[in-house]
Amino acid sequence: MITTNWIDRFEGLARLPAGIKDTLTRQSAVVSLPKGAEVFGPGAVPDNLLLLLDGTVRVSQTSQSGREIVLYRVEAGQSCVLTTACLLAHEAYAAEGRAETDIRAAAIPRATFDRLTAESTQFRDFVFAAYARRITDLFRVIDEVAFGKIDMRLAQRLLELAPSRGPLKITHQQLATELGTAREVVSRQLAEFARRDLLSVGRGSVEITDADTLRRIASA
Amino acid sequence: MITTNWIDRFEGLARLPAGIKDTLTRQSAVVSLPKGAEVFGPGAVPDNLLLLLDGTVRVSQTSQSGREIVLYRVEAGQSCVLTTACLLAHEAYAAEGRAETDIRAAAIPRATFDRLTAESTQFRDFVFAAYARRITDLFRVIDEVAFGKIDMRLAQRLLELAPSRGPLKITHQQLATELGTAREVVSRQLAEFARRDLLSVGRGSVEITDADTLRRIASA
DNA sequence: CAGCCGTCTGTGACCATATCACAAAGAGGG
DNA sequence: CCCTCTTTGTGATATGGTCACAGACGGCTG
Repeated sequence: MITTNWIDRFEGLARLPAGIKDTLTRQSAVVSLPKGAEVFGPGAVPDNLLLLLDGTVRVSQTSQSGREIVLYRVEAGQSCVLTTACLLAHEAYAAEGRAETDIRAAAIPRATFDRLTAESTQFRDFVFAAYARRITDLFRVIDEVAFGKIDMRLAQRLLELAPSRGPLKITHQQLATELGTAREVVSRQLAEFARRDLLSVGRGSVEITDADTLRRIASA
Repeated sequence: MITTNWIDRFEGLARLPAGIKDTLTRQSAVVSLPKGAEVFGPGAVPDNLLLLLDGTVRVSQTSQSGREIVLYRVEAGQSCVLTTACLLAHEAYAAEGRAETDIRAAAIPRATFDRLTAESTQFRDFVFAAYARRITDLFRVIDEVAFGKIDMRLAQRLLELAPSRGPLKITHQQLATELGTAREVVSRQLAEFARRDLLSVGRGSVEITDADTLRRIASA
């Protein structure tokens, strides 16, 4: 036990028996990818289960017509089960994962994954919990897209994405992709928010000035 | 080995070793529910994995505002993994499963499920494949809701739901729920289809008369 | 610095869908 | 046959998405 193991960063894994942790450590590799790299997708089918150590991965889907929507993000300390199982078991769907920052992840080969799910109840629980989380994420997306109002959704997303201080660096098009809507819709809604002094916009940046009101809109 | 076992109805399970099949048979119960019964949801959290032997279960989600959308159906020969994992692992989301016909299912208790995922690679694969299928279903729903045109979606759904001959018994409101849209939208679109002689409508029923054209619209 | 170019944003017109408020038309029970 | 409930039809209006551009900004290059 030399290193402060990365395993302990994962809530569901910290209490694994030492033997299992050992297997996990020895049979997995820590990989790095630069910001912007495709983690999985049409061009890169993963054959490892990825446990994200640092950074975030944005998972999105593109329609035939070329419009795109962000489905969810995988943050440090979470695993990328969905995508793995999904892409392994079925024909590749038009979902892709892209590194939103430089990332570091532990890659667990299929064989090891298999062995661990067989040997450890806790590892199994970890995996199933990860599935459950993603599935509820997808449920939420469906609810929002099908029934949510745009002003509410935009306000929500801005609050999520905004750094604790300073402006959020993002284009209207990128915000539109977040919500699966059109750029013009975002531009107009931002203009409306700006008119009400809830935020100020610049080229490629948005700065929230009245987070309270925005929060009220977001939860309406 | 007395009975022609229900296990063999499940593609992914037919080739399980005899011992595992045995466990599965002995430790599971075949349950029946009448048409319309709630299989899971706010009022009924399942603690079994259900393998559907006969009938279909419709899984839908209701928004705060009361609007509802059908997410997918579980058909005979499929399992209900999503819902189980989802509801066990997280706070109950507003998803519910309802028996669309009288149903019969094999109920596998959590403990048995756990033991089987530990002991059998094939059973694990079965479970993961079931997850993958549902997840791609959800991806599809998101794509359709976010980017699909209503005429296309309605045509698709009508073709899916229509019996091989005779009229489809369904109200406009039920069709609206299928698509997560409003009843008026369905009424108007059906009227338009009827005007083009693609189908004829009666109170509580729709009969397709030009499936070819409808198919063309559905895949546009 | 001027001019150029690619990206980003603004805008008006128009279409599709959702919402709201009712009216009217079956269907079934008393 | 009337009453009532469910289902369907319809017009007006609001919201969101599409299309076609125009203009504005930033960076680069001559």
